[in-house]
Amino acid sequence: MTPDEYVEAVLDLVERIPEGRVMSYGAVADALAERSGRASARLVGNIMARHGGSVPWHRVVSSAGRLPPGHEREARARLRAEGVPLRGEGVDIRVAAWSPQEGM
DNA sequence: GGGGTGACCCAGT
DNA sequence: TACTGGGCCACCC
Repeated sequence: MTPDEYVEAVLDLVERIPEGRVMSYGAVADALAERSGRASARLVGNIMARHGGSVPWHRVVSSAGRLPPGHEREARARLRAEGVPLRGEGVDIRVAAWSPQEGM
C-alpha cells in the first residue's frame, strides 16, 4: 500500500465515524494496521493536518480527548452540536469512542 | 543520506 | 498529576 493509498484509507475511515462519536489517532492507525501494515498515530495526525479538510476531522481527537491545536474552538462547536460528551478541554473519549467493528 | 519536526501514544518516574 | 524517554513514519531541508 502506497502512502497515497494510506491517506485515502484514513480519510475513508474518518468519513464513517458516526455523528456523536469520535476516534483517537491511535485507534484509526490501529484499525488500518491490518489492511495497510502500518500503525502510526503520528502519521495519522499528520495526514489529518494536511488532508483532513474534506472529512469530519473534528471526530478524530487524541487518546486523551484533546482537540487539534489551533482548531479547538471550531472542533468544540461542531462536537457540541452533534451531542458528543465534552469534558474539560476536550471530549469524554471513554464514552464517545467508536470503533469500525461497532458500525458495520 | 542524515537529522529535525510533528493534529501521537504508552510506560515509567 | 506532570514530565521524560522511546518508538513511530512521512516530509523537508
